Amino acid sequence: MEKTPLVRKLGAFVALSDPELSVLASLHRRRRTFVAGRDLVQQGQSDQAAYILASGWACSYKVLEDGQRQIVDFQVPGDFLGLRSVLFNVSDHSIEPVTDIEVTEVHVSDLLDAFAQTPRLATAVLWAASRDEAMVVEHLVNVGRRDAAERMAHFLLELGGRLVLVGLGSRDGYACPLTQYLLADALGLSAVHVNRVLRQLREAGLVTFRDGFVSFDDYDRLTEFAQFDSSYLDQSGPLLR
Amino acid sequence: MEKTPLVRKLGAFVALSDPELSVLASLHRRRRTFVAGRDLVQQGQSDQAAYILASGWACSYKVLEDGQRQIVDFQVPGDFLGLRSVLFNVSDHSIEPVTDIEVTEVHVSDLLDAFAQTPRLATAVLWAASRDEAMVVEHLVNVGRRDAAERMAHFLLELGGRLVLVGLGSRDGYACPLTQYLLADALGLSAVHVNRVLRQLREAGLVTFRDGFVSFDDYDRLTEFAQFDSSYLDQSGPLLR
DNA sequence: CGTACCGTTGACATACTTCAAGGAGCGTGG
DNA sequence: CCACGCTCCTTGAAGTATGTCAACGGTACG
Repeated sequence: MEKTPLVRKLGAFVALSDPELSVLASLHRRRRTFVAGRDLVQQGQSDQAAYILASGWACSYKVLEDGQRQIVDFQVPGDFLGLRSVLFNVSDHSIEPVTDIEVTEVHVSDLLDAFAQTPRLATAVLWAASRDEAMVVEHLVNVGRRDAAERMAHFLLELGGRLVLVGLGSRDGYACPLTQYLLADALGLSAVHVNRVLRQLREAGLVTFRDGFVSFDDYDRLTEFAQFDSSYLDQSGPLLR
Repeated sequence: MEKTPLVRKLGAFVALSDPELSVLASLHRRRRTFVAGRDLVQQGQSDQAAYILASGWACSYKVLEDGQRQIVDFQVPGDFLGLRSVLFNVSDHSIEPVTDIEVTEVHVSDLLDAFAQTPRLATAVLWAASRDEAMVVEHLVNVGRRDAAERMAHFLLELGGRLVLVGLGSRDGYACPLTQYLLADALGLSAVHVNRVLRQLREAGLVTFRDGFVSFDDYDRLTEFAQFDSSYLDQSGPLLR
């Protein structure tokens, strides 16, 4: 059986048996595609489905009344989209595809049925959700306590780490479709300042972000500079056997 | 049967049957107390137990190498302490009692056993964890996109909302044991600026924080000013029957 | 009665924002 | 094929929110 992104993700937390794998497989309903820029889920909308991202990048964000927005996280292949929305019946955030994306749909009711049949799946999903929360926490630290340059460095390193896990990046760098405006909304900076900070990091010989590609010019010094500790990303084998 | 904080919390998400209630009751091991200021869980420590806060206030935080810290969230009675630490076997943050606290201990192994026996419990805990994540997300928005005064206002309102849910606050205000230094670490500000902002809010007739008590002087104007939307806190009855 | 912690305030420094302008790439329609 | 209108990137100058440093007062507690 081919390993879907979801199987790979959950398998990292819980060793899955054959029956569990087949329940998982039955979760995948339709494959769908969405075009870049058009919201997939809107804040306040009540929806029935969550998604697993198969290809492309998306971001989840919240908007304030005055039009500013804060991007909470970016999603890369293998990540959940809108899991929390679905658990709460109503979404507390919006999700926008950054590029054209492909997803597989998962219905809430199927998910809850699967939990009832195979409790270990519920545990696995709880784990996956906890890792997502750990990432949000790290973003909070980032935005609350690091200056713009450290923040940017940390962010680029984290993204790199996540992409390595799904085979889309290395210590040299990775393809990155984000604009400086998106970076600004994620890091709580202005787009202008993002530009300046990127230049600063480039001129310091740490990292270069140009033409849709992030190149780590000096990975170790960058890690040191950003005080980056990847332990919250590591999932060293199944925790539950 | 007396309603423990945990039962009340999870009962808000999932309608619990008698067998489920008794499994829950069996989770509570010992009642313990901790004194203010001495860490209960330390970053990097691997531990075996999570806790439910029965009385007092605590905070979870991360420290950077340079000594700065970011408080991720405060916990008030009824909240989990260290749930994520326990799921990951190793804690990615520290937890410090703000006041002397009373907790009940929950062992991981018991929790996982309970999940296996009663899948709905796992779902309930997943829900509770998701609400916690929603709160962290709201903090991220707060720190990333609101100025100091709005941030403070939003924070005091959220805390008020949470305390109302557990019967410790009202629209008039609430007892609050936090120092200005703690507020600073939570909001990503300096203690000096926290002081200035509190004065500003007080002189504007919005809210007064003095002598361990938060008084809402004009709840509606404050809500408007902070763009506070409490929907992410509301848990309007069990979602799963 | 000192000492430690917390709150308060002023003067000064600075990181980041805002405003403004222009340039490069690119798709679209004349 | 060129002109145009986008979007995104880049850079300068000026403004502002917030941080840092420093000092002092109150209160609790040993």
